[in-house]
Amino acid sequence: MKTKALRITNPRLAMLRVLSECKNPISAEEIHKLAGDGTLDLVTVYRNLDSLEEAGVVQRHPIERGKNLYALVSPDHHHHHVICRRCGLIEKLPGCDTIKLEIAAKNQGFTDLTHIMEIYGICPRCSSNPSHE
Amino acid sequence: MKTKALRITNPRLAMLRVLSECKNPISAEEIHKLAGDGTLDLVTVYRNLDSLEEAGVVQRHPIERGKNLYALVSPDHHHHHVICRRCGLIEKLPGCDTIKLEIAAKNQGFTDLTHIMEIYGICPRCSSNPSHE
DNA sequence: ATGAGTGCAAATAGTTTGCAAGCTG
DNA sequence: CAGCTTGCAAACTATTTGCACTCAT
Repeated sequence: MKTKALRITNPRLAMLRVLSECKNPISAEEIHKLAGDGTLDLVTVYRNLDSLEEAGVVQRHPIERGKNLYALVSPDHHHHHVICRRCGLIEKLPGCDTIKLEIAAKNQGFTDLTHIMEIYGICPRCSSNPSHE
Repeated sequence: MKTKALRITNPRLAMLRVLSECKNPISAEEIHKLAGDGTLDLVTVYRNLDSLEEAGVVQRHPIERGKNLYALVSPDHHHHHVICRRCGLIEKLPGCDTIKLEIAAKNQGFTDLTHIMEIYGICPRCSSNPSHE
């Protein structure tokens, strides 16, 4: 799992444990809270999220302005999510369609392609419940 | 252009002018700088980006951690971009493939769908130039 | 032993909120 | 005139940086 010259350390193991236990993307803050045996620093979480993202182990999901969630890259199949604009509910979507666009990007000479993508909407519960929080 | 009960004010006109002159997405800060005849406040830019995004006039493009760029929604065709991870170069990509995913989301009961998506890579110039800044 | 990784403290960057005053419809 | 908008000041949140120390290799 750590094939990219990344050292195996307690903070990293803790983070990966937390990430592997969450089926939905979570924030750095949450990782810190959950993995935190008290000694793990939030700064370390951020730094490791960087390295792990670069190593292709985690995937970043930008949500609302200035926030990001992280999740392990699904070993089997890459996917994305729908996020409810009102209540924040996150659901998985099957597969990913971006191949065409990546090919277009490759044709423009870009290499080493990755992408981020999120779909937003109003979830069933929220749309049936007119309370506009 | 402002069909959604949004008032026509100088700040908004200035912002729309700037946005319409930029073919690539730009940041709130840049809009502020460019539209700023000195009186326009950055806060107003943010507030109007919110209203305009909600009104469907502008589109938000989340890039690196915690940053967002904005662009007018192309009246003709919706599209996305490739962004060079190294130098930040942004290029347009033709069209958008997300329909399948949006259908999947709709099937899960979500309504009012929108999405964000960006592709990252290394641009031709950067990959031929090994200086790893 | 040596440098990647960590914790702590402090700094940034981007964005949001409260409130009184201004301007649009 | 009423209420959407704005400016200003200040608060926040998420993230980054510097530095000395530690631990994996």
